[in-house]
Amino acid sequence: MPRPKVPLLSADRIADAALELVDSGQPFGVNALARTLGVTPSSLYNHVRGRDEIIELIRGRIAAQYLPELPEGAWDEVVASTLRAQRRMYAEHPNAIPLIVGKTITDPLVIASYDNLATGLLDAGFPEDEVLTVVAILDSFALGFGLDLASPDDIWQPQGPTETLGRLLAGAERGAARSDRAFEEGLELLLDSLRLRLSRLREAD
Amino acid sequence: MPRPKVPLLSADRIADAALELVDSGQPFGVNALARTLGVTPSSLYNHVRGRDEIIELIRGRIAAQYLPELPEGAWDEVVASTLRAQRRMYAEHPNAIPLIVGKTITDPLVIASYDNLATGLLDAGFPEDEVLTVVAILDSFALGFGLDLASPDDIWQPQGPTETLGRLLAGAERGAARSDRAFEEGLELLLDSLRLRLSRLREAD
DNA sequence: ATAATAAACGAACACCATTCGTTAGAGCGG
DNA sequence: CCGCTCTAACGAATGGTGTTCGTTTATTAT
Repeated sequence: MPRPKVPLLSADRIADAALELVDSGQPFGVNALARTLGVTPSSLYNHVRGRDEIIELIRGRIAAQYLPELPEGAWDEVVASTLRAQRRMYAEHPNAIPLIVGKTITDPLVIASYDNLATGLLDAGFPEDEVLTVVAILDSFALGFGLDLASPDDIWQPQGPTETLGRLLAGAERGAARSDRAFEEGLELLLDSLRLRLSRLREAD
Repeated sequence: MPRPKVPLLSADRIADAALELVDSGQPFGVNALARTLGVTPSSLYNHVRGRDEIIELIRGRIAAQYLPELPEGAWDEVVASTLRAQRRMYAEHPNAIPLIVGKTITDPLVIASYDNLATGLLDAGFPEDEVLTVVAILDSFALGFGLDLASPDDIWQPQGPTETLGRLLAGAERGAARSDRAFEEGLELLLDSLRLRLSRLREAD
């Protein structure tokens, strides 16, 4: 088929189909993507530089869905809702995580989200030279839980006898439920500590 | 070449070469691994089930290096040294992280490490139905920072102007130094919170 | 001595992402 | 309206991946 009257493809359509493919659980790949679009793999290269660019499109698509407006209010609420938004994002697109993780973030929406977080912490009274550290901590935290979510149901699979772990695993929640609980409790732990630190900083003044 | 007098391969030799290949920075692959061993890819399958098993061997090799003996003592010291060991492990084998992350853990040494952590928390007084959650939190924390370490130097790369982030990034430490600092401070935050929670639990008795 | 096992090889398979040359419709300038 | 260029598809080919299979032969066990 030569050039059709109405273009079959566009960056937008590719992005949509890519996210759909990823969310469907099937392994992501350029060929598979082309198949779902009813098109030859090579046709995609007329609209997109390659695999990596498609992945970056996926990140943008997801970000636009979950970070459309920036949270405001008390600093700890900004932290909580930013992290929860990220969490929801990861939770509802777990298969995208291994694809987008570990790549430099340039997407303006995502950057704005971190910027908002940093501003909130700074305004709350965290010292200038610590804010970025805290942001990094929160980011790693969210990232770790994102991956936790993308991991198989059984992260630990003891082959032999254990002292404690095996017994606890037997009676524990699993999958998303367990991950959700851990996330919420972890978030609480971090916020508690940050509040404590902030109040100490204020005393020192 | 038919069966040689002295076997060229063994699971051990494969594991060594695999870790070496990964640490060298070259992309890991079965074929590349066979090449460095001076052997045909298919030969590996006499000793190893496949790619995934090789990766699991890598995890074991690293673990054996960093978790040879289990930390004992006060629960918070167990937590700290377990996480620091994991941290060192990730830090010195950053290229292994994307490979081993998100795969079910079966390696006995790694399992034992988590088991030891769980036992320590349980003995300290954390309730039975919370220990696993705490372990998961600590694990996600370590994981997140591991990935942080494996990520490119500039995680955030604002393209436009920002309110706070750009300015902070300009004056901040970068790379491993920044990641190390964030890890230590994050660990402290978590431990502070956990200590607080524990003391509250003890009051309730 | 004979049989079974072990450990290598090479060939083949089914993918994968990507590149290149080809084709034909679309839109424009003359 | 002819002809040129651009566009967007295709098909074929490339060099990679992980894996399977059959073959060969040395070692080990019976």
